Amino acid sequence: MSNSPTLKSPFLQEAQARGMIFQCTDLEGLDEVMLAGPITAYVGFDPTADSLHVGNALAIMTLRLLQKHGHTPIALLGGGTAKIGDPSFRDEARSLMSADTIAHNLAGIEGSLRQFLNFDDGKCLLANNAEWLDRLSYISLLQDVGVQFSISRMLSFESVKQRLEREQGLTFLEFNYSILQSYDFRELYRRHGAILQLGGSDQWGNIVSGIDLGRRTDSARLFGLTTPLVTTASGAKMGKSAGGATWVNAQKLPVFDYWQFWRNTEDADVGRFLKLFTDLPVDECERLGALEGAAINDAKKILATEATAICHGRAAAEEAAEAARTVFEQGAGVAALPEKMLSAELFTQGIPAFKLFTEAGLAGSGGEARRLIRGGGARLNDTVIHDENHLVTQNDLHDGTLKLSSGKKKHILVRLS
RNA sequence: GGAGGGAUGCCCGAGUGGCUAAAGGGGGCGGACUGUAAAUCCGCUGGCGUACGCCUACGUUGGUUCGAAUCCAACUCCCUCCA
Repeated sequence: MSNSPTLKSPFLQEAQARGMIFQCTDLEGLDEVMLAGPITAYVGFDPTADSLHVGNALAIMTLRLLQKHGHTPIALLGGGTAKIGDPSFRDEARSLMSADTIAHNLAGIEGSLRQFLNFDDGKCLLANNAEWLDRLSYISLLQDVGVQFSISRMLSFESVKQRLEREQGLTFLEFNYSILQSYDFRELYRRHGAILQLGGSDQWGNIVSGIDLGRRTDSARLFGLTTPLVTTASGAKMGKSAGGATWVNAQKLPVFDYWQFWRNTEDADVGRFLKLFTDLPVDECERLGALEGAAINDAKKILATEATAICHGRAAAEEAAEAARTVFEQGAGVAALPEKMLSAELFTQGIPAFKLFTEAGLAGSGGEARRLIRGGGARLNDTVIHDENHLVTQNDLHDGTLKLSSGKKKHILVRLS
């Protein structure tokens, strides 16, 4: 990253103060344009799953920040590009998704976006590139866009170079992804006057290609801004929560677990994450992040509640915070833990403990549940279970519920139906 | 189209006839220590079963053999070089 110039536009000032800016094609130029008036900017989301996850959170936060400063963000769904698959920095081609899967994922991701962004009154636009990409005809695309791309240039991009160097092969299909993303940028420029594309640092090559295309065919002055790849202080890619990806969809990951994900942030990341993933003022984030020792736990709770509120709403976030407080700070609390309904019939004869853990979703298989119990990590109503075949009956219910724990952090309340 | 190389468990990667559910590492999960952190240390890590056990697994399908991830054949896919 170049030495940061003094920025004047409020959006860029804040984005920079929050550590959201990794690279920009022309930071001073963009600053001038954004100072002159509201602009339209976009970020693309490929429907590779039916929900967004924390890995996408930073992109969403940039859209929110745009909205906050009066600019118009566009969330672009990659319904068309999903049929190709972005090869950037990937080792292998993704297997192609069926039309049904794509449609399903698009709906899920749209839902995810609505959790974070206000789409009322055109404050944020939603587009789907299938709308224009599906209609393209090959010859005219080649004539229109193909002539503007240089193969040697495309090959020189780090994102594809790596793939080729690893001798993984790159099909012509995937190779075209970049061209279609470029086409998107120009299309959004034409339709909505979008002049800025934001994205993760892995998108740099694709973004720059789009800017070139717009300049060559439309004499457009377009900009690109990338966000840093967020890793934890100990170097791991951020995003894993108990048992998998940290989904934004409450059906896929309970709010309690989403809150826990943030609560378990490493000390060294607290300040940085507060700035990136909450709306708290920058100096407040820095103050909280500077706390040391056990005191920083308070900052982590604030981070968790604030970040969760942005995703799931303030009330749900407070509820998760309260549930965590009773569970972790008062010991046995049976507060608003994630619940699981199980048939009462399972308990009439008594159900072996390992089976119950599997049914409740705390273990992926019987064997896994057995191992959990053998390892001493399984608890029933806060009592460690040692016998994997221990029969659990209705007598183990308290107030109609039964608390199961896997390790110290994963808890589930079982209710009978 | 031709020549050569490759395909092993979630991932990487050993293994070239029995001792292989398959070394080692990563990741994941549990435990200890802590502050619901990091680092470190320990254990576990195909499925099903109360269990002696059964089933599935080394690209696919056949074959050789008492016995194959390991040998043979065909096929599929990938990579490299040539056309």
